[in-house]
This record gives sequence, structure tokens and C-alpha cells, in this order.
Amino acid sequence: MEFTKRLLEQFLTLAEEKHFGRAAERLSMSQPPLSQAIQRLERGLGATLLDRRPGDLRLTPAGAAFAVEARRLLDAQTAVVERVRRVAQGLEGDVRVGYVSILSHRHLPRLLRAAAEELPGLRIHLHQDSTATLVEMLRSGALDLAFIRDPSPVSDDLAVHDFASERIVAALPDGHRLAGSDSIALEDLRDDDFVLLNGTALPGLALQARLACREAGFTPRCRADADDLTGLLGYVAAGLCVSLMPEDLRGFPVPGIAFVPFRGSSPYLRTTVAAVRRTDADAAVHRLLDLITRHAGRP
Amino acid sequence: MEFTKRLLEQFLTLAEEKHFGRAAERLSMSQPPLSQAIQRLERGLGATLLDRRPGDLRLTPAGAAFAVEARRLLDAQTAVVERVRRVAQGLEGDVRVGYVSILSHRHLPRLLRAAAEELPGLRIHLHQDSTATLVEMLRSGALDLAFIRDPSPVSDDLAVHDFASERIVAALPDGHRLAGSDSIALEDLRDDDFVLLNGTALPGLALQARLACREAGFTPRCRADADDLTGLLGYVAAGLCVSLMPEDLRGFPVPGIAFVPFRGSSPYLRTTVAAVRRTDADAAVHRLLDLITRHAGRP
DNA sequence: CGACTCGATATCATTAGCCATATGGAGTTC
DNA sequence: GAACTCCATATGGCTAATGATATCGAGTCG
Repeated sequence: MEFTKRLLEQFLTLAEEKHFGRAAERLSMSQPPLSQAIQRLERGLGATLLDRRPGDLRLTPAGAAFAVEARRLLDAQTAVVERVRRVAQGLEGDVRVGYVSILSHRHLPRLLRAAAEELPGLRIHLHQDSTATLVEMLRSGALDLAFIRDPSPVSDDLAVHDFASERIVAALPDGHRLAGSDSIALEDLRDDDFVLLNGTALPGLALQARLACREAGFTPRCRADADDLTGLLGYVAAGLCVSLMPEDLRGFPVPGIAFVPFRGSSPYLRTTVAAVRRTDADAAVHRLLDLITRHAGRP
Repeated sequence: MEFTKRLLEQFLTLAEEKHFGRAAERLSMSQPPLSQAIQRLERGLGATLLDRRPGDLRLTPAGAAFAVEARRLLDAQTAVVERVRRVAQGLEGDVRVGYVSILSHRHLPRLLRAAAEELPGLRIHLHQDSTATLVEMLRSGALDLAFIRDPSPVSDDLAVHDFASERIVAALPDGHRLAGSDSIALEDLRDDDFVLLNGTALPGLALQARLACREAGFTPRCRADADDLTGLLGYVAAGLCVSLMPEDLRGFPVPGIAFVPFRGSSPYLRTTVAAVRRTDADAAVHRLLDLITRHAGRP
């Protein structure tokens, strides 16, 4: 039994009109083929749908039930078309997004809010991990999009889009001679003891910090190192060293530490990029990526 | 866009096999028409369903969504057929049943239980009213089946089926000289004061009680009357009169009253019949009516 | 580079679904 | 009972859906 739209439409019209002649007219056809279509329908269903009493056509209980179901089938079909089109256009769907922990502070909530407003049909699945793991997951198809650290080992099957560049600021202990300044120059710290990242966890930041010092014309005297930011913060708060950190941390006041920006053309840490597979044709991913690039670089 | 079963089946098979050749083989057709069918489907939907990369066919997000929806559409169609057939066979549906209050004591719960077990797909809508009103509702189509009193004004557009015959018993005050008997004869009460129904509420019972006395060879001396059974019970419990009542009431002991059956061929009150419209072809009504007649006459 | 795989395209035959006209037949009305 | 209403039946034409064969073209691999 095949339920074509035409057949369902014919039955529904007949169910409304309760008159073969009028229904046929509304359907722009003659009466006999309508009779036959309905008969085929009844044979196919194995049930009588109409109580044909002379001059008074009415639906049997089965016919009334089928009228309801027929309308549902029609609605379901158009709904399927709608849904598939929306998925194809990326207005509906699932996107698996990976990110490094730093992002969560400020950018991620803002992005999620914007996505929920602009692309309400998207379900975004979040996964936090290290840059290296995220790249691997992205390449293997376990993720669709990832916010990762740059510089990082990005092969050419991935396309990257600049997302957020954070400036480096100085982290000084409260008692430091420059702790009260509005801004300083990096070379003002050439004679200070530094604590820097050793590069195991955040290689990008560790590298950039050293590069910035070299550009400023000195090699930082490293009194200590640490493998994550909280370690750095501990050393600085103890008053033993100064350090360089992403400006993001200024939003989280740490007792005993002053974050002071650099003057003029200060060293940048180009931190976060959004990466996707070059071959990925998923429209939802591209819509999300578009939204991300439009939100890139904002504070 | 028309979703024939064949087309959905073709897409689903292809979605499983991810290979045009193998899918065509499983569908007992050659590969080219399958390609064309899928292309027509994609054009009709206005969306690309397959990612055709050489040697590795995969579904696009839209294709994956459509695969889910296609399966749902197929299931929905077969479910519709099933449902319509069940309604046509009377295994599913709505039946509006009217009944007179007496019935509710014992028969109605039993019937509903049996119906729920034997015809679980039926939704039974209950309505209690007087015999006259029920007959009118039945005829006008507001009810499908009614348990009514007999004798009653049943026109020949209704078909009636005997359902329950209740015997008349004597209701005697506890102190009555026959209150302890196992059974008595109606003429034993010829000199007692009676309280009987005046016929406004339960004309059948009122009439039958008087007919029974006439058959026993006497006219009951009516000291009082009442328009319902509780009125009768009050008079009897007060010790003022005896009365005649349906034996149903023996199940509800009333303080101060003894119900005593009549000996031998005691007078019957043929109380309740199930009535339906003769022209009604509703299979659910007939199934229920069949169940009712099979349960007729049981205690 | 040549064979192979796999999907797309071109062309054609068959069928059956759909609708039209003409007619039949039951029931109602005046 | 004659005209009318209304649905069913009979018959025929047309279109469009369906699938088969043959071929092409891109990509892969030894």
C-alpha cells in the first residue's frame, strides 16, 4: 500500500466534503477516478472507510481514524523535508567542539551565548583537552572544530583561523618597584629574576615569552620554572620573581600580584586559533566557524 | 517530493551498504537506476545526502538525518495501516455507553473489567442517566450502546439484548414475623402494609411489583410510597411496612432490614437490556455487545 | 602506465498509475 | 413513474515512473 500525497489529499478532501462530486471538483478531477482511488485505498487498507448510504455519506470509525492519521502522514512528510533542508544548510545539527582550558575563561561563554542566539538549532558538544590531543581528535573525526594553541603542530589537512590574540603582561609581586605603574617597558625588567614556563604544558606561551625578551634585547635570568600558570603565580606571589602571562589573567585578581601591561608595541602572544578539517563539508561547522571568525579578536 | 516506500527503501539500503553496487544488488536492480533515484531524491529535497568521495561513500549530516526520518516515515505508514485495521475490526476505538444507576452496583464493574481484559484497545465513555433519556441519546447518536430498563419505550430502530434479570425479594423489618425465614410466598404478605415505588423514578420496578401481587391474588395495601429505593428502605427499616425490591440489594446489608427470597417460581423483574442502533455498523460496538451478551444473566 | 573500481550519464523499453468519457443502477422526490 | 441525484463500473489514452544495457570518466594501485 502506497500513500501518495495525492491519495491522502483526495481522501482528506472527501472526508471534509462528504460528497464525491464536490470533492472531485475541489480536486480538479472528475468523479469516477476519485471513486476508484478511494476504493483502491480501502482495498489496500483492508478496511471500509466510508459509510455510503444514499444521499448521506459519512466516515466509518476506521475512516475517521485514517483521516487523522493521513493528516499526520502529510505533516510528517513536509516536516522531514524541512528538517533535512535545515540540516543541509547547517541551521540544525550537531557540532563537536574541542578547546584548550584557557579559552574557557572568557571567550567560551560568550561564543556559546552567541551561537545559541544565532544558531539555535545547533547542538554543540564540548570537550576540553590539550592542543596536541585536540589536533589528533580533529584529524581522526572525533571532533569537528577545535580551539587550539598556536604555534602548534598543524598539518595541512587542517585549516586554522585566527581567533584570539592575547597580549602578554608583566606579573609583579606587590612590593615590586614597578608594581604601581600604569605601564612599563619589557626592558625595565632586564635585571629582574624571572620565572617562566618550562614548555611542557603550554609550549606556545613559553616560547613567546622568551622570544619577547630576546626582541627587547636581553635574555631573561630564570630563577625558576614551572609547568603551568598556577606554578608561576605561586613564585610571583611569593615575591621572588617576575613573570610574563597572558592578559586574560587580569580578570582574576590574585592576592599579592600586580598585572602591569607593556607600553606601546607590546609583545603579543598569538594564542588561540579555530581549526577544522579542510575537507569537512558540514554546513553546521562552517556556520559555526563563520560565527567564530566574526567574533574573533574581540575583547 | 513524493516519498514512495521503494525510494525510502533504496536510500536506507544505500545508507547501510555505503556502496551503490552492493545496494543495487540487495535491491534486485542494477546500479544506474539506483544512482538516478538517489539523485532525484537529492534534487527533490534540495540537499546533498551523500558525500561521494572515490572509494569511500559516506552520509552527509543531512543524509544521516534523512536516514533516521526515512525509517520513521516507513514505520509510521505501517503503523497507520495497523491502526486503521484494528479500528475497522473493532479492536480499537471509542464506545459511548449509557446506563441506568442500578446497573452500577454489580454488573458495571464486572463488565468494565472483562472489557479491559478482552478488548484493551477500546476506550469506553460512561454516562449515567434515566432510561428515557438514554433511549433518546442512543437514537440521536450521542450514545452507541445503552443499558436500559425494560419494559420501556423502545422503538424498532433499536435492537435490544437481554442482559440481566433480577428476582424480586421481600424486604421485611427485623422484627417482622417472617424476617427469619429462608423463603416465603408472596401471598404470605397479603395482609401486611406495603410501601411501593410511585413510579416516577423506576417505572419498571414499580409496575412489576404490583403485577407480582396481582398474580399472587391480592392487591397490596399501600400505606405509603416513595420515588426511589432509599425511600422504601427508610420506611421498611422504620418497621412500618414491608416492600418488594430487586435482589441486588441483598449485597448491601441495611441495618434493620431482612431481605427474604420468594419460594419456587418467584416473580421476576426483567430489568436490564443492552440496546444499540440497528443500523450501527461500528465493529467496536458489536464486539462490546458480543462481550455483553456473553456475560448476560450471570450473577 | 595500464588495469581496475565505482559512480554518473545516455538511451530505450515496459508498465502501471492516473484521469477522462460514457454508462449503469440504486434510491429519492414530485 | 419519470426525472433527478449520486456513486459504481467499464473502457481507453496518456504520461511518467522504473529499470535494463551500454558507455564514460575520475580515481586508485600495482
